[in-house]
Amino acid sequence: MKRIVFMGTPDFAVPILHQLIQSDYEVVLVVTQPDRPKGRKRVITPPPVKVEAEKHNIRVFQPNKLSEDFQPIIDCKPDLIVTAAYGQLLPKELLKSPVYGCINVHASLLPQLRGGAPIHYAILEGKKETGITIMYMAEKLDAGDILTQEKVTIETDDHVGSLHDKLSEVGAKLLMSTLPKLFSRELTPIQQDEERATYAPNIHREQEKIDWTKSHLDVYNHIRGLHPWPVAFTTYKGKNMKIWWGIPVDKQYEGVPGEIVEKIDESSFVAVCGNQKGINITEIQPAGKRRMSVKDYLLGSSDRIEIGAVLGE
RNA sequence: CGCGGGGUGGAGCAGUCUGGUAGCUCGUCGGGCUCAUAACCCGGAGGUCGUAGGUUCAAAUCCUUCCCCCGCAA
Repeated sequence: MKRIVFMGTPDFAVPILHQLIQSDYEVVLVVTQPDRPKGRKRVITPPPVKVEAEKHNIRVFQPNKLSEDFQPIIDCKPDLIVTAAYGQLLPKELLKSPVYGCINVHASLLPQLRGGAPIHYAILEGKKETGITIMYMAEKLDAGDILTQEKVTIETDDHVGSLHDKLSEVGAKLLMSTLPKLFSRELTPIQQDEERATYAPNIHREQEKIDWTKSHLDVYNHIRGLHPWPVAFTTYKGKNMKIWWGIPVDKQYEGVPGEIVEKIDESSFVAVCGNQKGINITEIQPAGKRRMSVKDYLLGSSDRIEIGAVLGE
């Protein structure tokens, strides 16, 4: 039975680990990021992968700095290391230690969207499809030779949450079909075309703010590309307002970017984008309040949303 | 002790500064109107006003304790 060390951290990696555990391979060790303070209260929380591993009584290893603390992994004498959104680069000594090498399950069609937020960027950039790539790991981030890929269509109403779930599932399945071929040496690794490489670095706060001068489709991609985490935001009357959901409206409007031009059935409102078309906003979260539908928001008092006010100012 | 907003019938809010036993919009239940309706009309149910204590003749409202939710920061 092949001995596998699995390295991963967030929810994305959980179904992948789960499949491995159910398979005929032996998961001898799970490596994940250390428990970290989470949320406002800074409660120390174990990463999802750790929770899953402990459920199956698999040994967990959580080095602070993998680059200095990886001997326990080598001591496991793994035949293969599988990573999925682990969060740290693997040092060279580790990369070359398993007989069958180290492979990674990455949520994009490499060489496109290398980096930590490939799912977000696939939607932010308005792509029609993305996918899963399983590849050997190289010292450089997400740059190793490709073993297998599977495409996933991005529907027009997909958001990061829905796409994340699809990709996670596809990743788990693709890994299962890839492993036998890998171990039997049937696969021919294909080098990545560096010329075509694009990047998907982690999202920063300032990127989350909506730029109303962009087209309505870009703004829509922005909203769904950050939904349900970390969520797009703008400002309304000087206060932050998260925009949880909205859909593009293919109509011409008069107004400056961000201007609120109409309410629809007291349950949503339309803001103008840079191309004079609109976004119909249906779900928001005012600063200090919970997430709520615009319909509920307006029940408080119908002039809470004022026609002519401008978002983002 | 990081900064700030907030906890009022099922939902979203007003009322708090200037104490005097609770209001609005929606939902819900029943009835009416209608060919019909998510529309309209009439009526009803539903709240120890987050918790504990204090001041007062009287507290949602003033003072203090604690709990919880959220925005920012980290």
